[in-house]
Amino acid sequence: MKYDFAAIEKKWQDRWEVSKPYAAVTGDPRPKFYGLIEFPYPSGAGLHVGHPRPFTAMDIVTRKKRMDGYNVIFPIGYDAFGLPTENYAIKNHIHPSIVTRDNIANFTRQLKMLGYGFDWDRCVNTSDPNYYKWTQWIFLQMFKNDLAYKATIPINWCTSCKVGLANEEVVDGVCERCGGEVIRMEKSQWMLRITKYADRLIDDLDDLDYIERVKIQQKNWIGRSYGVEVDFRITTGDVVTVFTTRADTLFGVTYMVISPEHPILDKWKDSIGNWDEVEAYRADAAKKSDFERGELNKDKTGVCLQGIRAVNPANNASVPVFISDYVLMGYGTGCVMGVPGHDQRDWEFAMKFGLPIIEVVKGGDMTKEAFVAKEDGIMVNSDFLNGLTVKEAIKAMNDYALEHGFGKTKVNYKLRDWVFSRQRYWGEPIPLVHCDKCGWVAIDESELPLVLPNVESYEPTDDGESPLAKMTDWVNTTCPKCGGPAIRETDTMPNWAGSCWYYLRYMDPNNDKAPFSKEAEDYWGPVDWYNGGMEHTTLHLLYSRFWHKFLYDIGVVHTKEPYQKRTSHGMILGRNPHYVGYAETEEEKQRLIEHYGSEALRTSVKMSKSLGNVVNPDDVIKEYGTDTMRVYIMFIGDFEKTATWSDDAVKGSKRFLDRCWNLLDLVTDDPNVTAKNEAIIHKTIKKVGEDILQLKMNTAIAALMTLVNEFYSNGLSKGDLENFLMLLSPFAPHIAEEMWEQCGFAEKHGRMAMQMDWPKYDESKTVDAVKQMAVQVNGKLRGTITVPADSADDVVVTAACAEEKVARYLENMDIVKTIVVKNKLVNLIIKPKN
RNA sequence: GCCGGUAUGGUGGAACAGGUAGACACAAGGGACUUAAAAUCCCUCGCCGGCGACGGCGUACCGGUUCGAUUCCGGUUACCGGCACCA
Repeated sequence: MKYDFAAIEKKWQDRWEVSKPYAAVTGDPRPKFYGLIEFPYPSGAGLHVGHPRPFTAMDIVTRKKRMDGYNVIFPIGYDAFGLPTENYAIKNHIHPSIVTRDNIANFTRQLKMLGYGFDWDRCVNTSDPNYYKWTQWIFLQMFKNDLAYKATIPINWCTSCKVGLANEEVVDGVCERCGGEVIRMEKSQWMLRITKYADRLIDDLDDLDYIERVKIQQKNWIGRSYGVEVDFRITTGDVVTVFTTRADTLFGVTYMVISPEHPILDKWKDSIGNWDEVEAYRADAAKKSDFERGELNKDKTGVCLQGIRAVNPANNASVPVFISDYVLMGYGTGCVMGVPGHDQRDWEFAMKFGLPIIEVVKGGDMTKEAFVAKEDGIMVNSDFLNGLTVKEAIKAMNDYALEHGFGKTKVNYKLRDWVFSRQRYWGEPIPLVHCDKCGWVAIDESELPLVLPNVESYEPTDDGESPLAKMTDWVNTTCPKCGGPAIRETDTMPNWAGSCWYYLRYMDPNNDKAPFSKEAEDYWGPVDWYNGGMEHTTLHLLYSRFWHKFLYDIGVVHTKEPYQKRTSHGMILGRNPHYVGYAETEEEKQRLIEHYGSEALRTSVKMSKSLGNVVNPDDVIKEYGTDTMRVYIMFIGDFEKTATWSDDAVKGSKRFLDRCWNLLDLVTDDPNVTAKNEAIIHKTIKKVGEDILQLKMNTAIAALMTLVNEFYSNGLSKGDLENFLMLLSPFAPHIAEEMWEQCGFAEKHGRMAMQMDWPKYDESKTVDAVKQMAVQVNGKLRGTITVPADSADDVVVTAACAEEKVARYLENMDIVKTIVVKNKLVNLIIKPKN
């Protein structure tokens, strides 16, 4: 009988739909395991082949965990608020909620077709009022705990989406979503004080099992640095504070620079001799975006403030004061001390403006570049610091500054507070009202959810107001505090809001009294293993850790961290149609290189509609079946690395499943494991089990292929096949259950293969009785010998010397040394006889 | 520039507490079965030399440690990812 994957897959999916073998039971006495994958954004394009990679991997892990006796929760949901849906809705004049509903239906169909062991009864949708009621509730708790505040700040404004963006959403100076131009714009925005958690977000990483690059990237993004704030007296009588991590270089200060945005400049207007020049520079700087400033960093610009001097508190030297846009208002104090001898930026600035350069750490050539000294550099020209190492000098100067009252230690972060408002329609309404008398007031919790009203038009407005602002009867309300007239906040939350806590909602998804019950959270929390994309490291992953920590602080969750373990998958790329290697002629090659540049040199690129290299999982499943899709996407390569989709290679996975299926014609009725296959079966049980938990699915599948190949050469019994099917089941559950049933194992055990205990292996049976050992002579392989396992060294050496191919090299030679590596190799070191 | 990562056959990739490099696949070639094709099954498949048994060379490049290095150490190059005037 032929392997009819379409019929088999439909049959089992229909059964599972009814019998729900993946239902997670809160409170079950078995140990729990919470496996999580990042829930998808239900785009109109449907599932992409990129999705099944992490989904299948975690599906396999959770299936293995079930077979290991765990009570598993493996949930799924939809992160359904967001701009693409809104843009699509605007273009096609369909309400975003309808678009979302349809897209979710399509995603659900596709995900079910892939046979994942999701507990569908726990499915969540962030745009459902029953869900975002609690997103709003958490926001209100933050507001009440002073973690949400409104501030007028220059924000990143995407001119195309007409929406403000968080720093994390601006990539290379353009909008992460649409690639549109991002400009700076002053706007009043809701902000969340993530910076208050900066230290904990770094320090608590130590106890987590995250892959190292995720930890490093988060630490770098938060960017903690320890330093000192040093007060400089100004001739105007003011004191200006600078931040430095290198207090040791204070004697090398030859000037000071203030950011052009610094408000103190206005105060000095009358004292500055060249105000016109200063004003012009400031106006110029204001026009540039942060990105443009960064791009132009080659050439330092600035203006010296005439009539103003600063006094270095370490040595009372008077130094000039400049403004320059290389100093950012958003970091530190907005002022820096210039130490051109030991900071490259300062050096370039000093060269440009002819400022003196003082060497305070020995060893560099200040005429060529700044000498950025290491911790063990030796101080010179620095009074009481002379002779100390940089490390010692930093400490000494810190103490000195503290003692003399001109400095105090300070920790700074690159992390900024999170811009939390969006001027768009399709997001959670912010549940606050503004009253002229009472200011910003939270709406009563009994009013939640504050439902997104229907509007005539959800088009973004050019003036930067949310479409909700036009809904006057919704906007105008009464103040919950004083009962007077008030207006609602019309900005909505960013699309990241709903995903900050969705893993908690899965624990108790239908609760209408609370975001989730205490019992459910106590039982299921924290997530044991969370897999997701690297691109979310400084976005979703950081944001949700922040929210979780807040929920911990207010006693809503019992763990400090949401996710115990974090892994990350590589992207699936497509064939690059413009690769030069595909060109037939020289001219064609030239054309490709001219046209596409370095892109033409890559064999694979991100899949995109315009390149026509997008692979739709639907098509693959239709042609080869779900199990083949699952096996291939796991076999494609190292899980953490990018991989290129290959239509040819898919066939190999299909061929493997065909070979599995055809074992049915080969299998004998013997219910026992055969002697011939015993060792390889035990080895494979061990290998596959270990590989799954390390996400080495490619080698696990290779081991299964090897086992099947062995079955073909050795023959196999029902006992052999029974073991094999349990191992195959996490990878290809449909074919495994069908074969399981056809062989009568379902009847025999009264259970499906996926419900069996993971087979046990006997370590003693995974080792072979005889070993093939390599024989080297002077480190070169000369032959192999077969000896009983664990043979004594002298036995091995005797056998090695007797081996014909080896013996040839030993004539007229003395063996001066032998090295034996048990069961692996023997190396004979020889030299000519005297 | 800074911080991570990667480099192995025609291709995807295995192996590394240092111990027979190329598992498992894909592609290619040859054969069997077939009227034929598909499917299936069997064989070959790193490079160079040799009819051959064999020999030499091979894990980006240069060097080191070692009986032995794809694996460890130092240096170089290329590519990928992140950050980037963060004081």
